[in-house]
Amino acid sequence: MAGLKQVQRQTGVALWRQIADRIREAIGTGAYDETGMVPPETVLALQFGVNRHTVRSALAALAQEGIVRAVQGRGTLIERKERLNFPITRRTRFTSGIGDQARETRGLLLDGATEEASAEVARWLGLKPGEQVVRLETLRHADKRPVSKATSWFPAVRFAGIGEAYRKHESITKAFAELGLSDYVRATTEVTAAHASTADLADLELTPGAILLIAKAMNTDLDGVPVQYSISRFAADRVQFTIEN
Amino acid sequence: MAGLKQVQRQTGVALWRQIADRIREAIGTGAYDETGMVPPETVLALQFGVNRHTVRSALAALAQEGIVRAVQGRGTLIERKERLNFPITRRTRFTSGIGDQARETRGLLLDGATEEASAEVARWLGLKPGEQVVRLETLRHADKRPVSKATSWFPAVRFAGIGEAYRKHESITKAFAELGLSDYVRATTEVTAAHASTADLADLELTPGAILLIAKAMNTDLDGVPVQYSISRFAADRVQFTIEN
DNA sequence: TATGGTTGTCTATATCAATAGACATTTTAG
DNA sequence: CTAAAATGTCTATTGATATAGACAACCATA
Repeated sequence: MAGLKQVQRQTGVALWRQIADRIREAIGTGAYDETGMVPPETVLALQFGVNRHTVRSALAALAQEGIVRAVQGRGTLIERKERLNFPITRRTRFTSGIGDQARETRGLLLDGATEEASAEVARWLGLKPGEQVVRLETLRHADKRPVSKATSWFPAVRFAGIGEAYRKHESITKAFAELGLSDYVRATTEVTAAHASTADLADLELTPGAILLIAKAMNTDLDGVPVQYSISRFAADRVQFTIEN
Repeated sequence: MAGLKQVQRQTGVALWRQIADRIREAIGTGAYDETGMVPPETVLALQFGVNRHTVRSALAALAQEGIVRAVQGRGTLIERKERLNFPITRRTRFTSGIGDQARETRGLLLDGATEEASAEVARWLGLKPGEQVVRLETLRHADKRPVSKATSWFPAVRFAGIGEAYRKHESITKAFAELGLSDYVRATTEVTAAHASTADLADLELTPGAILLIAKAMNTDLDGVPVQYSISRFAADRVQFTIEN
């Protein structure tokens, strides 16, 4: 067991953070479900081959995140354990995709503006660079926990009022409907992973070193005309994608 | 500019590593393509709000990875810049997916064994827990650079000799063909992201703190019978997934 | 060839990360 | 009540991380 979950030294990532990441992941995969507790500090120290104080630093970080709670004399209890599944299909929608796994979902509009399309955005939306697009920054919650942060672009000519509509309905699907688009489909999704930027860390309530799953997606209407290009960032320890073919 | 790429202190992730990660990503997205060089150390230090020596530590790490090369008096040149695209479709195959983006692809068999199916493996392959499965550990290269490491399970009754066949052909598709399975399709793919384990770091030639894109995939034959369950780990800074719907 | 811009090297100092050991405090089980 | 097991707290020491400043070495170019 000692060699299984080893950590590396002198790599710029503190041991306590590597250990915290591994324990968080183990909790997420249900490794400690039998007891509902993390193994004792001395056992973890032995497993990871580090000093008990180093393990304590890791557990303190997890306690700060609200994932575990230490009780003197008893042990360290697991408080929260969640990994949502986000299906990616031709009919991908955030609310219905996550909705059946959470009691409450919310969509917050952080920022909205009309601006000129960058080369990348123009290419995805089939516009000329410089044409007007509406950009929305949105933050989506499931059961009061932030799940993803997204930047979306829409052709301004067709969807001028989408910012206000999103603020009202807290849903892209409903905002589209209000603007006369009753249905749309997911055309392409590109998935990458990266470290979170400072702004995303704060909004998603993550700690530095945390990982994001990034989905660049393009939706079209039923005629195949692009209606939305978006870059969504998901907290990787709270979400997984499922692609059904 | 100073605020855009900020880094965070006292988080268990050394500043030099955060900066190295950001520069590596910026190189990958083509931010410095105009000059083919990274900005001067003093400029980077100003942008990130750190001392020049800290930037030097970051650049030294990237030089170690072979991504940049510093030339005294001139600047720091970008040596290598790659991000492969891996399409996920009903007909997903590694070699043909990556093949058109690399001159040479290779598949190395690291380990192979026949063993009893765990609960997870049995569930995916439609077997009873404890039934025999063949497990293969494979490492896949594109142009001499390791791209992904995969653990695959196959029903042992049907694919007893697949280890030897893979070693010969360096391709799952060809190994299947030799064992009488001429075609197969991708049924389900689950995508997550996580920090790499020590063993994966070494095999994929990554530095700790590096991120993996993880695809759990299940392939079936044309009758819908599961033939393969695999967990593939990709170096996130070298690969992106594309899902076409 | 002189100058400005760039990377390379050195010294010094303060803080964070990790180890080590000892002992206190609390809970659970016997 | 007692003992074992677990977390909490304290002191001390070492090495890694980060800052600061000064100057050397090298390159391109005017």
